Amino acid sequence: MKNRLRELRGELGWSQQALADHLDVSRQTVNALETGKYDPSLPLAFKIGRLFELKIEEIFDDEPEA
Amino acid sequence: MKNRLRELRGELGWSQQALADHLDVSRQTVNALETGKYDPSLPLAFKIGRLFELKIEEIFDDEPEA
DNA sequence: TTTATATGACAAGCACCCTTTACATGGAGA
DNA sequence: TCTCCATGTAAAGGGTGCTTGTCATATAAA
Repeated sequence: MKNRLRELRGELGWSQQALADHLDVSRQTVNALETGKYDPSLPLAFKIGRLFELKIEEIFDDEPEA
Repeated sequence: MKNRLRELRGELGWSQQALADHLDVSRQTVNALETGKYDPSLPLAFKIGRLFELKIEEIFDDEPEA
């Protein structure tokens, strides 16, 4: 599933470590999400949505493009 | 995490099996979600949202109640 | 050059998501 | 009663989410 994590993190000028701290996950988890290794759990997706003040659907794209 | 699956399924008058078929998961998975055994994966949460035409946040409640 | 920060990646381990198979119960209807 | 459907639950197994620890590389600064 595609996501806008890297883009959103960039807007804040945060490092992966800083984002990880705010989400209470490891830096490796943030890195894995950004590089598309796997999708977050639903609770983590909620945390991400709250942090960026966006709906989950505005951050993650479940539909394979076109 | 709380969810409105049983309520939404009830509105359609569907059995757990019927909902499971529409979501491409097993009946046991639907039952586990409704009885709060575990949360769905993010892709399954997206499927559920699309099926009911609701945002994920309108179906699942991440916040422990007040 | 040396040091520090940022990122990418890998492995091992644990817990969770979802499966299939199976069994038990309750209600509706023949 | 007998049968069927709906629901709840359990166990075993595979795949995934997340952890800690570690290593490698690149960039920037002193």
